[in-house]
Amino acid sequence: MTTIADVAKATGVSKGTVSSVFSKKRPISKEVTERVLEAARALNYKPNYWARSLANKSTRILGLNIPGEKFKFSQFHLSLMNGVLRVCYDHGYRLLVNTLPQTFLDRVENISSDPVDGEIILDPEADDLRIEDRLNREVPIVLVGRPSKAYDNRVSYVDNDNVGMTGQITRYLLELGHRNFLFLNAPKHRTVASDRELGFLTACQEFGMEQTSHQIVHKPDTINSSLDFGYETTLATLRKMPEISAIIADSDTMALGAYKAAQKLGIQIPEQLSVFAFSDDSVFSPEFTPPLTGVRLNAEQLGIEAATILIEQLKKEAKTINRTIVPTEMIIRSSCAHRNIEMGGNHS
Amino acid sequence: MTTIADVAKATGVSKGTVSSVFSKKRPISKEVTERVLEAARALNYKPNYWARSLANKSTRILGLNIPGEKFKFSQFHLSLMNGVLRVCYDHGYRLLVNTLPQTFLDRVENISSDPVDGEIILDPEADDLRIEDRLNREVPIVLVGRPSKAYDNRVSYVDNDNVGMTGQITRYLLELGHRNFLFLNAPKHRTVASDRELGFLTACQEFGMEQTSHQIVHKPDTINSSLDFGYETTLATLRKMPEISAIIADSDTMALGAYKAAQKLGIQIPEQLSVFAFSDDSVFSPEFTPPLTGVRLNAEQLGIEAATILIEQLKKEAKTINRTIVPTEMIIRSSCAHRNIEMGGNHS
DNA sequence: AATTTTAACAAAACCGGTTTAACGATAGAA
DNA sequence: TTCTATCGTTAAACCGGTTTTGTTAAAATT
Repeated sequence: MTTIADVAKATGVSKGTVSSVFSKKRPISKEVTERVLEAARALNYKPNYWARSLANKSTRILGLNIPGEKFKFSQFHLSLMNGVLRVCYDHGYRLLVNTLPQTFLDRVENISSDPVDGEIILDPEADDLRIEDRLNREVPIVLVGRPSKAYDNRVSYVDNDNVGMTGQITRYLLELGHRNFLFLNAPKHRTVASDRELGFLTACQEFGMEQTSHQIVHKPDTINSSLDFGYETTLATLRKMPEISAIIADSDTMALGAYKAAQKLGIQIPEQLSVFAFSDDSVFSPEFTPPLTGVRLNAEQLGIEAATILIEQLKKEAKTINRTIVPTEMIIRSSCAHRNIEMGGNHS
Repeated sequence: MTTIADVAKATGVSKGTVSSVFSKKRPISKEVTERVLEAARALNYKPNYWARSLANKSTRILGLNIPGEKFKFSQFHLSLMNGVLRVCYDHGYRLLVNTLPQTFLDRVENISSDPVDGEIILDPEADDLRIEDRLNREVPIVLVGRPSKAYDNRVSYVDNDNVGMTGQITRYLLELGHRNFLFLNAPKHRTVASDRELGFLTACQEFGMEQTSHQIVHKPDTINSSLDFGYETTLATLRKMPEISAIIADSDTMALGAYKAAQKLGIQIPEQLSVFAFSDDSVFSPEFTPPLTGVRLNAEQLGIEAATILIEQLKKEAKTINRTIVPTEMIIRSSCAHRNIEMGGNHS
């Protein structure tokens, strides 16, 4: 491998001079610059990224940190990443995707600082160890999603208005006449789960005119497949509580599970059962009959905002705390309908 | 920031000893190991990734290289990346996504080696500069897609059988009675474009029984949006050649453009126009009425194979050339139908 | 003309790790 | 008892860049 020393020797100048030619941080005469670049080209020399990072204490790499075992990117994550990548592209940053399991990272021989200038942290949890760790090591971070109250004023984050949005869709379902809900929620420790739960419960309470009843089930960490979770839970719950006439699902994958369960039970959507999902456009759409009603989370915008804030934070020394809310829109297709009084809920 | 020297001083041992404790590359007594780890914990020390990479000449990072300006990941890329990430996860590699524009990379102050141990190169072109560059610098690479003949025996790659697959779907359409095609193909310089074109033409020729006619249009580099390209091209072509009864689209996005054009022209799919797409499950599915017939490329499997081959290549010194073909499956939904002899093609 | 400033570069120290060579202590072999 | 291995450790060299400091010649100032 060609090093800076080789180029220096070939050109008859010092290492420092070659360095300056490439980094452009110090003026070098036109004549020498030419000769150095010439020699570099001839030797096929390119500065070593890591040596440079070590000396510069900067990598110009952003990290995208996603927790969870055997993780798979969803459509939501894809859009989000597209947003992040666009900002990276504009600002000359590379993106490092880190999905390594904690069991791996905790082994002594793998312990190390992260090779990034800052990190975007996805799906924060109530007691998220990642946050404390980055705060300790003074690694700039931006969360996508709300942190726990303890960190509310210590880290920047980008989020949807989960409480308000869930309230809105709950009212929509209430106005359609639904009173008995199954809420397929995100894993319990995720902050998004409690926000949505809060929005849901508040709307139910405020609506007040009649008693509503509901079953909120959190996806357990032990289950990897949202589809299976949606299917199993819907199946079991509808059998136990046939009065349920509407399902709110955390993701389109879960909703798909609910669809399959309904089919298995011989229940018609939306005539007998309304299904709603927190989701961007679905990957599974060919499988959805009827088309799924849901809410657009604008994942790409979340990614754009997060990356922009992070890069902004890297530029200036002063660490300001930034909170950005990205708006959402309800997308009404045809999986939700008025509760059918006749047969309403009495599937069996 | 705490360095190895701080820990060494605190523990009263040498830097080398601390290094050995963390790298586990040399035996250190249990007693000293304990003391070092204790001090490291107290000082919140973690080995510096860059320094380590520099000394080790290895980063344990794989690169994912995607060309194109203002690039956006498609569903295909998402699935592929999920495959790659799974292998990374299993082998302790991080993934660096590089979509930086060449104009940025070419500026003197940004020239540098890539911070990866090896790279997965997407969407290779006939005369792909990336390949020569990596070969020169001896960076291990695996392509997803076929390289040009010149590199056929010099680089490993993973690909679908584009020629055979396109032949198959062309025969499918021919047997449905279609004779006049519009082929919305990938950009001309991409090798995948010529493979699919070859498969298409060969099938047409072999079928032989009647004359077929077709219009093959390559997506120009100047257009970013596949949707716009599909729309505009379909619109213009169908107006010019109303005898066309089937469209083969390079991606679901292009197919969506074709759908919109058909709608605009008042042409029914599939009664008057069949549409076929090289595509995984679509993101746009809610927009597809009727559901799109296409071919599953198994992008995730492509990713898994590519990453596996690359990591295998990193392990051993001997550089064997590996070629892997990932099978495809036709997914018949309802956007293709028998050519309607009555009105066949005569839209106007 | 003498002095200060500036430009352009060289030499050496440095970034934070790893690795090699050398060494003392202990253990086993001759 | 002496010789040789082995183990655990240290000191110094090294990875490939950047940066600080120092030097010299030319330009600018007084």
